[in-house]
Amino acid sequence: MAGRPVDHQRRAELLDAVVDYTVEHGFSEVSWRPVAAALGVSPTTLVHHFGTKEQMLVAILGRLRERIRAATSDRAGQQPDLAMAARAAWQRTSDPQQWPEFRLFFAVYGRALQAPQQFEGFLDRVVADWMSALVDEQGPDTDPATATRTATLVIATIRGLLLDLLATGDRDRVQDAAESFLASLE
Amino acid sequence: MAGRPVDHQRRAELLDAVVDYTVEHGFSEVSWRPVAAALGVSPTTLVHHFGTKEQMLVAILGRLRERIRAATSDRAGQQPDLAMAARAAWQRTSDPQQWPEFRLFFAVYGRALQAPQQFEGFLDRVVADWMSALVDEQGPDTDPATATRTATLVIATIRGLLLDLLATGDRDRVQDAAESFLASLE
DNA sequence: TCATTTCTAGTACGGATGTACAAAGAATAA
DNA sequence: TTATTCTTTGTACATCCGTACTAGAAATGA
Repeated sequence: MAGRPVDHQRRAELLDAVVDYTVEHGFSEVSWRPVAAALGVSPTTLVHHFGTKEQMLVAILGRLRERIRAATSDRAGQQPDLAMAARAAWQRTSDPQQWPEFRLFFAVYGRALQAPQQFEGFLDRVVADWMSALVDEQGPDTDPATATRTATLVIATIRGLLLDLLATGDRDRVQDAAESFLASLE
Repeated sequence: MAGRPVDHQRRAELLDAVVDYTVEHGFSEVSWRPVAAALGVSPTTLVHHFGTKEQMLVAILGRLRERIRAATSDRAGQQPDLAMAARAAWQRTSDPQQWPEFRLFFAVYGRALQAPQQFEGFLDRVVADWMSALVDEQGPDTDPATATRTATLVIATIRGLLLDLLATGDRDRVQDAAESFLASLE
């Protein structure tokens, strides 16, 4: 038994580059040849590492999820209370440097809504990921029903405001509304 | 000077059928041949009425906008106050019968965020359409800055909750959060 | 009637797409 | 070394795409 070992790191490098391309050019523009050309490799190389195109798209989603989580999760993993956590989350999501990634996020979100079977895991996690963290952040003293209600509202409001921000670019107006909402949590 | 007159009604019929197809099969699945086959016409017929594919997509967006507006706008065109207007808007948007249309709406929204030049008019209007109506609804007595802030928050929250609802289908949880938000407006 | 314009359909062409296949180079274990 | 497996590349094929072109049918005004 022998043979060249599988190069997992190579796949990770390629995937990161592919996600960069997708963030820049759009989710609907992903196809073997243009991506491969941008990366300086042959299309066959991508096929070898990712299998089918659909599997590659799923891999992109997974990596995107990690990136967004890394960019928006709490540094130490915990905040004193929900209001602070929500404020920290908004502060990070409203950073223009993250906008390209969020544009891709919403592009995938919209597409997943019209092709649920293709991106099943995405829709399952898109709310649940944040929900559990935000519920925990409210502590064991908070009524579970209230905690869930508040967490749902925080997720929805932040995402709705982000949608507005990405579409209009009107930072002043959206930030003003965000401040109003965050203040209501305290 | 003579000739067969242009049949605008025919174009409107086709457009409605095309929007039906798009709502059902997804925005990214729109191409001449499958759509034409589903409508029982030749692809050339669609090309004749809509010009290029991009022009057809723009036409779809316009018709979708009319549909959503017709389904969610106030019956008599006015409500006593913002809280009632927001409640009425949420009641109509959370109706499962409208979900397919909203799925398409968010699919286009996400795509427009990654191809702004292609759907320029969409992003310009996607917030402004509701904004003016919601500001007006607060009456002339309300401070303009406050009215804008509140309107921004109403739009963002309703859309964020709708995103959650479409992704998870968890009506109870989302409705509970919506009630909480709507109550805070009174 | 006849000329003119629209509507519909058929055909064809260049290009892009996903993917299968074969071949060559590189890295491991025996 | 040899055998084996992974990596990369080039080629090829069937399919789909948008769209241009042609031609006939239908509907109008002169």
